[in-house]
Amino acid sequence: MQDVVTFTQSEPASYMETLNSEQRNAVETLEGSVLVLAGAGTGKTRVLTARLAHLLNTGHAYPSQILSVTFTNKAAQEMKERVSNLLGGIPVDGWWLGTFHSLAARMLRNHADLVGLSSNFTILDPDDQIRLLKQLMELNNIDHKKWIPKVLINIIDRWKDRALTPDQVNYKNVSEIADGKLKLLYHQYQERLRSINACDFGDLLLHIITIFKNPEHKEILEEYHRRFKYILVDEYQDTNVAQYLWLRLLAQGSNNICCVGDDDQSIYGWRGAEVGNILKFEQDFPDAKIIRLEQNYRSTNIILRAAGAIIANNTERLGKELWSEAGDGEKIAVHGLWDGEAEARWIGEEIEQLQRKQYSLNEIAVLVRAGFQTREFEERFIKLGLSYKVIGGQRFYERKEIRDALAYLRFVVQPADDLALERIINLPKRGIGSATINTLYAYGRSHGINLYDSIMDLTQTDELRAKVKGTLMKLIDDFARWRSLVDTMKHSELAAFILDESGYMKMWQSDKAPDSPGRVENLKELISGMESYDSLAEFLEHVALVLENHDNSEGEFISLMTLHGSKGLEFNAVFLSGWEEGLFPSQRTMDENGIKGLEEERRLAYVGLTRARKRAYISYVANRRMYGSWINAVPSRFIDELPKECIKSSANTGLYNAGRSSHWDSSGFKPQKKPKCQIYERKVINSEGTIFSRGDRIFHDKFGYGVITNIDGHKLDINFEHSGHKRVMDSFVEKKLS
DNA sequence: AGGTGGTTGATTTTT
DNA sequence: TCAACCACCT
Repeated sequence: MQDVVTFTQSEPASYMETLNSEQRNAVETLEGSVLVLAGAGTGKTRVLTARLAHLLNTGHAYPSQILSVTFTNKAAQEMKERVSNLLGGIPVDGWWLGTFHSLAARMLRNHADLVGLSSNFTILDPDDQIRLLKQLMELNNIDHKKWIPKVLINIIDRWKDRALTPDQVNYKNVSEIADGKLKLLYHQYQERLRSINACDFGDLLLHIITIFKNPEHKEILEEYHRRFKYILVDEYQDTNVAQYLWLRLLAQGSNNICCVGDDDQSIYGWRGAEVGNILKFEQDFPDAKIIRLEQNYRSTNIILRAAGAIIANNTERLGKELWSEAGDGEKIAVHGLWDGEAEARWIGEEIEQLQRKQYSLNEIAVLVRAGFQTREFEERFIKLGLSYKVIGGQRFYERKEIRDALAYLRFVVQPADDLALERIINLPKRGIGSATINTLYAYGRSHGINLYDSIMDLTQTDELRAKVKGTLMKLIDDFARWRSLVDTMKHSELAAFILDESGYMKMWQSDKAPDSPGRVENLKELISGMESYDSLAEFLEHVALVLENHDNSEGEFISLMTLHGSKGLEFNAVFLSGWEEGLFPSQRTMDENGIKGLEEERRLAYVGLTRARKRAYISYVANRRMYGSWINAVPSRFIDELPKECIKSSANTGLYNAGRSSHWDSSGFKPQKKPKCQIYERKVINSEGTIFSRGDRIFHDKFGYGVITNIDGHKLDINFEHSGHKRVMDSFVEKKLS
């Protein structure tokens, strides 16, 4: 291993110079357990990279003796580059730097046999997980209508997040689910995974923890103890219990562990993250030191004070207060509007204003709570000719065509991968339907063999129709041929060859759906992306863990994304839309997780606000269209939590009581009494034989929106917003809201 | 085996 | 509202 590093220590290291005293403290406290509580914008990445550089530079450790864990591949990549730069570009090979999952996978491949796998195991994607569980549910006669596989696999995932094997699951808590068979399903699911030599994401940690904890193999953990002198963890607030256990087991060696995170930015509880990990760091790790980074280098003090005031309402937090030298800056604009369309219009106008003030679109973000909210903004921005990009959304490797192509490659590499074969056995259409597949599976089960072997057997008999038999034999032949090329042919060429010969590429090329050309492009991108890997197997490992949307971020555009997606980013101007009770904070989260859920929503508000450097805008609407019906919305409680002196609020008059005196107080945004959220009932026929009443808001194809001022049978007098007063027949208008 | 209509039910997302 | 999914039909 080429990790001998020699550095001169004559001059003060350059990476130290720009650090403030807390940051410096965080970088220099190398021994023992350290929690660096790094608030938003306090230079966390700078500290992390400086600390790594410092460890190496001062000769405390070789790169191979440091375990650095991040949450995303992007973060890992960034860290690699930045540390490398700080140290003048030394090679990063041999570093244990990566995500929890990639590092766990790396460890597990070395000891896979101890948990009944071979080292070339496949890493399953969530789609495979669901299909596998569904198969098992069918075998167990569990109604997949009543018990949705996706929901059940989610429960199993959460168990894995807590490092619970099937035997450790508390049966009492799940006895009603899936006819009381969920624990059995989990057992069978793990067995099936083993038989197809596969892991899901949770298994990567679960299995390696199982190995570490097994006293019979204690030499394995000891070996890692000897190896790792320092452990460094990023985004500690997002770790789940399994990740925490894994870290603690590894940290028992040197006791030198440094976790960096911000309890106020823990927003992934719903996928297993445990804020408790960071909250009880001091109890979990002996003699832990906590270092707070509170000087913020990003935002104005108005923004920090507002965010601080919101988050102060949480009880579950370690507590810290951010400040900056940037001055007070502008107040936060809080604006109430009639509906989502008006909201998009307002934000569009404000963005145009910013443009006039020389803001680049790249410095502007619109943040939403849920994906469906982006649509109205997209429509508006298109109309205004503002270029924008929806960040996030579907990931590259989640796309159907990519998963299909990967299934081909997976099955080439690993014939035991039933799920991969099943996925593409009839893609393109080969005339192999569910009946044939069921026959094959039934045979496989009764003989305890996998799909591939079942095909090999059954094509030797007359169990299957001659035509089907021929098709299967040809397919198996093809795969055998492709498999024989793995070692001789360049893997990207092989992939292209397979997609071509199988007819898969052609299937999309001749498909006339509007998105097909895009899919062909994606496939080509996949193939060209393969070239940066050394082998097919290595590529597949990375693909399962890494592959992301290639973002071609050329040109200027507004970033449109969810609050979750905005974490870690910053913009000069940030628009926070849809701050309404029920949407944000999300009703569902509050229903399902009570106060804990509400606090997580509040952290989300904190994350959103602290993305802004100079300007923040918050908007809410009185009427939100959701799932086809209208909701009478009420401003979010988070708006009430903003300090008055930090905001400039305004609202279009009459939001909550069209035409009449408003219930709004002098500050202009807060209704004194909050009506409960309710779904608007649409068809109530009144005594006059029309479904409309006076004061109803309606929409007319030609005249647009208006309010009914009088009714005469089926004739309506309407005051249109843009077209003035008109009399129209009720059959031509659409009721919008009460 | 493959196409079609009717029902359902719907956050947030990384690995 | 709308898309995805499944049962049913051809």
